[in-house]
Amino acid sequence: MASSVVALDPAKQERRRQILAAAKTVFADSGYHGASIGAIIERAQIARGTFYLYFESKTAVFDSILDQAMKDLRARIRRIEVVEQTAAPPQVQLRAQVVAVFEYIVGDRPLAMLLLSAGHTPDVEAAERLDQFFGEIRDLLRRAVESGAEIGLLRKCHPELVAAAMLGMIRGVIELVIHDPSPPSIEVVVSEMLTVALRGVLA
Amino acid sequence: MASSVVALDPAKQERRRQILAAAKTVFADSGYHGASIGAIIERAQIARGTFYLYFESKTAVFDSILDQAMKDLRARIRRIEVVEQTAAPPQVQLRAQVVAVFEYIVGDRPLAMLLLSAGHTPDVEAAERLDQFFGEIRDLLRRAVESGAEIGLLRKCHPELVAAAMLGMIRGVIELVIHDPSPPSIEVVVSEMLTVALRGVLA
Amino acid sequence: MASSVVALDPAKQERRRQILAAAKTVFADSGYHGASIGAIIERAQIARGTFYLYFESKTAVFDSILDQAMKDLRARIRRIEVVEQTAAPPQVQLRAQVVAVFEYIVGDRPLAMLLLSAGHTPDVEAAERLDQFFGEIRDLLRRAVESGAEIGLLRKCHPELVAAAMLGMIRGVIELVIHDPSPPSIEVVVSEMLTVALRGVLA
Amino acid sequence: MASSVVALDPAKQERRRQILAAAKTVFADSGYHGASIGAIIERAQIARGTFYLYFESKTAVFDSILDQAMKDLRARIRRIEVVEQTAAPPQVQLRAQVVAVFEYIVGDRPLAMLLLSAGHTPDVEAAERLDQFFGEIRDLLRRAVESGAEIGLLRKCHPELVAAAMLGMIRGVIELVIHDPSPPSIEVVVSEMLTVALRGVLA
DNA sequence: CATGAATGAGTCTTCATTCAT
DNA sequence: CATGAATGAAGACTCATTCAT
Repeated sequence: MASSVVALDPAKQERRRQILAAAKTVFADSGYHGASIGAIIERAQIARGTFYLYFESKTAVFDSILDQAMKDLRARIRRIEVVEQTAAPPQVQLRAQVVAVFEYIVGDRPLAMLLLSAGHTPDVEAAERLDQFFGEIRDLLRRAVESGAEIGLLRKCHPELVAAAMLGMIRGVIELVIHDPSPPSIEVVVSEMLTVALRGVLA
Repeated sequence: MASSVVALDPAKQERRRQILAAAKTVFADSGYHGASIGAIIERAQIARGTFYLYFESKTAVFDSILDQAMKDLRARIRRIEVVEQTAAPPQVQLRAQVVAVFEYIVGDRPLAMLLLSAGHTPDVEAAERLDQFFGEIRDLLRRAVESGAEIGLLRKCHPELVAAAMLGMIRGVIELVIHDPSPPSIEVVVSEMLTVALRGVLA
Repeated sequence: MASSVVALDPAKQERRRQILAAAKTVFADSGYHGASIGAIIERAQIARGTFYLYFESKTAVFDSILDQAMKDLRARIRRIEVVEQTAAPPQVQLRAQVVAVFEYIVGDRPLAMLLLSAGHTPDVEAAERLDQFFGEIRDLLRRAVESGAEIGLLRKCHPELVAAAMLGMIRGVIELVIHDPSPPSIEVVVSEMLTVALRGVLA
Repeated sequence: MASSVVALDPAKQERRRQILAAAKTVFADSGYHGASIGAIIERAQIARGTFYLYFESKTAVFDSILDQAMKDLRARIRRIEVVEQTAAPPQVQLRAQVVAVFEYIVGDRPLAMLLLSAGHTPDVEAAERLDQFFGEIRDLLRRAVESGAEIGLLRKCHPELVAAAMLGMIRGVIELVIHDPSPPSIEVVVSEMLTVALRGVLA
């Protein structure tokens, strides 16, 4: 077989990535509205028209960034195995995942700022996309709480509410790490957060 | 009681409140950037120039709204008395305060939406103002955690981090209440949240 | 009774007229697309924003101009009275009308150029408006030819076709008058045109 | 037959024709300004750069189309022979020519639409080019009217004006034929038009 | 010759703010 | 004090044209 049919011109792919990176930074610095195409192309070192060669609109780049981030995050979140004997203990699995997610987000500062900015994106579609994304995570957490309660691992509680609280905690902690000039290490952050969260819900 | 030193013409004060209320709704509906002076003056039923008679700029109204909210919140938060014999038990005091705060925020839907929209407003000034607002609240929480730890009520922890987690939890839960079509009662919300939070940090 | 309720601020009306006049000239000089808002406001001696205070968009001014022109032209075209004894002879009525219409159009050079530019206006709506306008005139002509034939004044012919030819003649002649550096007088123009047209269709 | 002096590479010539055809359709559909190079090369199935290998600019293609049309029209118009005994009667010659011209134009719908769209193209150059095109035709007609008058065939008149009227008539009638969903046959059209025109100017 | 990625000047439109009445 | 007309800086997007491969 010859090389894949969908293999796009690598140079174009590279250009695209370059623009995406510039846009991500600018969006993170200035928010969606504050980010001007001018700022993006300046950072990307390209001409105005070139931008529109790779993205239909300002909204389109923004969406692209969100899509990629959501894909990456999803790839780092897996259902925790509690029954399989061969699997690591649940708390170990959990900790590993949380660390992975945190490292990904905190390692990509622009992305983190973008995600934290959630709430009010100007573009209705993008806002809905973000809402949906966080909704998914909240659902994931809620189901985890529910099954934890079923098997007696976790105390009886209002799963919806607890899930919302957990998600909020995560966001709050990330925000701290992002903004704090000398933030605690990821390890410390995750430990503290898990301690609070687990003590809050364990049976 | 003596009248305030800054007591302005009551008619002016009323006008000001009217504009503030209109602006709060518009900001809540459309975010900082999406809110136009046009929308605000239309809602406030005043002329364009009048707006600038009461506020220096768009940013100024926004700041005013946050200031008022912060003042209102502070008024609902008092140092919890742990030594005084006459005082109610700390947990009761705490619960009463949290309920008061929640009722204030959730009762003012526009304010709640405005605050939730936090993160990144495009306007640098506005974003900083919001950051500062939440920073103040986080400080409040951090000091509470610190003194709780000092008197041995709370476990040893990273106060900054725990405060951030708490603030995040609060935001997450408020978001749920605001957006959920049939949200749990404030009582339930506060109970659950306090349970999680306290178990997470009690010694 | 007080002054009319719909009497708009005369100053605003004047401003509007001023912009309209500037726009008409610019459109005539450069066509719809070639006309830039920049050119219009420069000619009207107003700021960019002011333009949008009086007109929603570039299209809106254009439409306004067309509307006015069509109204003015319609006011100059009346059904010719052939049965009434008191009326002037048909040919005299006809001549008077044609002269009036020509004087109006030729006297407003920008308008003439605009109308001649018909055909391809960029904006679909505007194009349809123009088509409709000329369609009305063609219908008027067709009905005139039809009734002329009925009463035996005009020869038997294909009314649709003849009407189209007449309308074309009018446009062609106007174009000449507009572009010719030293055009014949309106009197001559109308005489010659009516001669050709009448000889072409009289019984 | 000897080969033309300018005989270019036939392949290139073909390419050129292909682009010309595509451009003609696009211009007809969208007007000069509305036609984008993008649309033309898409229709012509060529790359962007290739277009500029065959034409200097957008204006150049437009000019080329008009030039070709003018050449084709001229090829269908010959001086009418009135003295030669062997020639067909003048009216027969005229009718044949007019039919030929009409068939050419109406048979090439894109060209017809392009020409009808005349008047004002936003681009000054293009507008001038169209004006020139019709100016040439008007001259042709004017000279015909002048010589007709000289030999006493036509009545004394203002040749310039009559030529303009004739040209307008032609345009008007073509417009009808092009836009009418069930237009009269070319034969009918030409007959009616010639009747009107000739009665209008014969001595 | 052909290609198509890159360019950047030029458009329309919005909106916070000012100021004469 | 109140008004609202006027302002103009700023931003997103288009498209004819060029040029390295």
